[in-house]
Amino acid sequence: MNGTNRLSASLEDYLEAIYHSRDDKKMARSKQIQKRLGVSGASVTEACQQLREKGLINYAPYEAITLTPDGEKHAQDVIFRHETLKAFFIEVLKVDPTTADEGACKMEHVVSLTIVDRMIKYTKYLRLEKEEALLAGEESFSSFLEDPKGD
Amino acid sequence: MNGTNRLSASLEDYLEAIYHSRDDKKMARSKQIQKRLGVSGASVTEACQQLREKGLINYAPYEAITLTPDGEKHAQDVIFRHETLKAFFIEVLKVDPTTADEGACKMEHVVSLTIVDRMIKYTKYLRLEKEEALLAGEESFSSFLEDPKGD
DNA sequence: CAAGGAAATTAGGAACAGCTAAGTTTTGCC
DNA sequence: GGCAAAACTTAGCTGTTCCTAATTTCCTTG
Repeated sequence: MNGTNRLSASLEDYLEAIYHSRDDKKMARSKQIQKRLGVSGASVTEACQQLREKGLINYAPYEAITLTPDGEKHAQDVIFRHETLKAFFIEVLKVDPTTADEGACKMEHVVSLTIVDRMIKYTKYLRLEKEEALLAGEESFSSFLEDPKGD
Repeated sequence: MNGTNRLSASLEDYLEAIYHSRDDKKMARSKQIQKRLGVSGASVTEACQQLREKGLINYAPYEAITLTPDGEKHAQDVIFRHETLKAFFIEVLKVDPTTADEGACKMEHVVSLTIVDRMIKYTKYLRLEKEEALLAGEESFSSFLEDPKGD
């Protein structure tokens, strides 16, 4: 029945939080999600009910939460977008890790596949160039921040 | 009273639509905004009431809509973010204009100042490098899409 | 094993953002 | 000038996402 539905930004955040809050038995507790997202317990309950309805988590009142195979897949997808954005911001745009992570958190919900794909390719490309530059003994590679025009 | 409030993504979209829908007398009509955003007339009315309360537009029932100085400033700010993102996606990531514009539409509401700033600097830097490469008669500059590693 | 506290849920409410349907105002044309 | 169509607003509803307060369940520990 489910699977055709696109998740809201909010539900993606919950799914991501569940993924990261799991213990060694792959189980997550409401309290952890609550703390991680900075929301009330009532909000966590509500979100879990929705995620369960969509078949993404196993959830029963007062019990631990686990991801279904579908849920795991979706969570990894969101996290992949997050990591791609973050790496791009840090490695290409030279943004500090905290700002990069905050930016990735917001953009991961709206960025398109095409753009994610290009960011991956670009990041890879830059890593390669950097490596080559190092081997060639070059200095101050990719110094776009210094802005030679002064503008 | 107002001015401290941050606008929602939705209200930013309306403000942007108003800006772009204005005629030669700097006036916009509800119908135009409705068409541009693909929403109902009722939604436009509601959004306009909110924007008026925030002091961003001049609005009275059945009359044309104009931007206040504050509204104009905010609209230009959103549009600036949009244009920066779009140019970056096209010029740096080599995304096609349509996808770039769609991506910018969504991200403009969540992108941080720092990231916008770095994108501007990076785009400028690339333009400069490209120019230099042209003068030097180089070919296939910035060919990251070809993926020499084949992945 | 019972009590107390922690964890979680339910109930009820607010803000936001959209819709349809019905009513009002404006306009444009005969 | 008047009337119909278009533009616009109002009223009322839906769905999301969050909250606080009150209650229920679970678990720990004496």
